[in-house]
Amino acid sequence: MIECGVIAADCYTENGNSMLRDQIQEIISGAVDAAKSAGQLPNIPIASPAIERPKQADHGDFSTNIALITAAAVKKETGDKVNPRQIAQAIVGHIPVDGLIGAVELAGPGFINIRLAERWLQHHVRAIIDAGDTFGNINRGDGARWQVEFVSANPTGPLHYGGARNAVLGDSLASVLEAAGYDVQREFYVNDVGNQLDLFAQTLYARYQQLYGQDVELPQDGYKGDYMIGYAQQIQAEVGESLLLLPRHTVLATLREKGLAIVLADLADELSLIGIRYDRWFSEQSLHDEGLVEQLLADLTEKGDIGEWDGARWFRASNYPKNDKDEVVVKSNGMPTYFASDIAYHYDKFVRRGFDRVVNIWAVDHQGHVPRMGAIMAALGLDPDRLVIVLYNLVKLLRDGQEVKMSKRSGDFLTLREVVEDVGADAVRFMLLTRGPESGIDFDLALAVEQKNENPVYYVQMNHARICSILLKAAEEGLAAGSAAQPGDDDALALLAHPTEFGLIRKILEMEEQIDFAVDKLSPHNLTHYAMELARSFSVFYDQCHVLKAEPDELRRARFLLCWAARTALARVLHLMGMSAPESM
RNA sequence: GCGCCCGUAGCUCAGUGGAUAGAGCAUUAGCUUGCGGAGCUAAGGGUCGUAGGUUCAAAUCCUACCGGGCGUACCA
Repeated sequence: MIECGVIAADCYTENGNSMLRDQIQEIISGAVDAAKSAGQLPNIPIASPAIERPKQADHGDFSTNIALITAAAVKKETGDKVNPRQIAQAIVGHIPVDGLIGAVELAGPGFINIRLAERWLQHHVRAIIDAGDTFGNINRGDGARWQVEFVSANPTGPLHYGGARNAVLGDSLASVLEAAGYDVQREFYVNDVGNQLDLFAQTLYARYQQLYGQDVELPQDGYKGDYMIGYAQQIQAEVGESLLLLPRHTVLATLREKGLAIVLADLADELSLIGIRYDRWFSEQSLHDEGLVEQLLADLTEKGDIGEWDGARWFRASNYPKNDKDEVVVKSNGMPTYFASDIAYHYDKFVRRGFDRVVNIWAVDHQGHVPRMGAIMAALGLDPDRLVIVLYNLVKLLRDGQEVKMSKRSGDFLTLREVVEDVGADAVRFMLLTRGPESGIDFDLALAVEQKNENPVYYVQMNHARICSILLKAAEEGLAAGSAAQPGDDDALALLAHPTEFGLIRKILEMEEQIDFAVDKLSPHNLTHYAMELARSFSVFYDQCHVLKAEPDELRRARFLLCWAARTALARVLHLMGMSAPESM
């Protein structure tokens, strides 16, 4: 569902530190080279090894299958059968145990397990605190300019709950990309062209007339939701009855414009309820107004990509890979299609604005449009890989176990605003973010309200608040200096020794890998699981290790710093997911 | 028909070709007179839809089938 070849070309941060996992990888590579030089390994090319996080704690912090891969490569190259454990032994002998690495073990069929040095873990608490709200950032993107276009719902009414999933996905993905070093722009494409908006204006007109007691019916297929009455009232408040006497076409033009402004304000307001704001709202109409659509159609016609038959103008998409049919760009009635705008829109994104990559978040019912987007890219002479479509599955609304079809036109739909009012913004975001995009969601509002206190987001936030409470109390009682480095801190941190203390530090250190993983998948849903694990790691530590009453003073200081680090990490992951990190609740 | 996606614990879902498949909720049994119990510990619960194949190694990759969702417009 995601066509994308994102490659971590460069994971180094400005100060020269790379991701922990990459540091391990470099050490392994170094050991392999050394083993080759010493004649202990045959000098054949070896695919880059996987550096993994073992599922079981007693397998260490990292493990690598390089010996298993190498054995297979040797067999393929020379026909000789080699014992992977022998190869592993040769490599292990060249892995330096100092600084970062505390222990190296050979295990199972030939895995090499690596344990981080306790001393390194203890002292890394300081680095976590100092990173603050940039903790976990990686430099994978190296400043590449990416755009995430999401929601882009028809501007004809409030956002329904399915659109909320799009919003949460897009916004959190954008945040994660920023954390991974990309320069990200959030964009909402406003479809202010076409007959949906005409119908919207006509409905608005009818509602407006009804406010003055006129017996007018809504247009057929018009927008039947009550919210249209509210919009009409806003118009009424602004212009009074002045529109009643004007000719119909004038009124419709006015209502189109004023109605659009009202809807966009409504959408922006609604999205702000879950903490989302856009860098740009891009008007489809503007592409027509400035003649870009027309110009590109002319260019593509000259190039032979557009032809005319059956009374319409067609884009020869079938000339491009993965496309088996052509697409209409200008209908036989002379009206350009949405697809024609898309050509201009993507030209604007890539050629004019120069985004290195654009990610569009689409509901899965638009999947049929994916191939032709590739054809647009190719026709414009652009690398299709620069456009990535993330498809997410639909949210099915249930009432009393029965499916309710959501439709703006029928007026029977649950809005984001309603859900946020009943369930809460953070809980809504968490719920929508927990699952992968390809997973379908059945949503029952009554059930969600009933279960809102069981939402794991409160567990995460409660642990954040709990830490804040400890830190506050420590300050009040004068038990610890602030988070700034103190002379004795190094010795103090070296006192951290309890398994739950190390467990917490280790869990916090996974942050950068979680961010990297979310970028790999172009989906941040792993962060919800990570946030729960992080909260649990703290909770377990809290249960086992007293902070304020810890003796001696140095240990209390060390645990105070560890709490600060945990708070830093919890706040960071909550913010990446677009949720609040409350100091009390 | 063809194309894409999904099928994992009672329910909702994670799971990067690796070692003993996990979490939340629910259930059961303990703990808690300690910095926030919205907590902690433990237990039960699985033919990873089915059948083949590739591999030293498959929930993961390939093929077929079964079941479900979506798509297949001069709509967006």
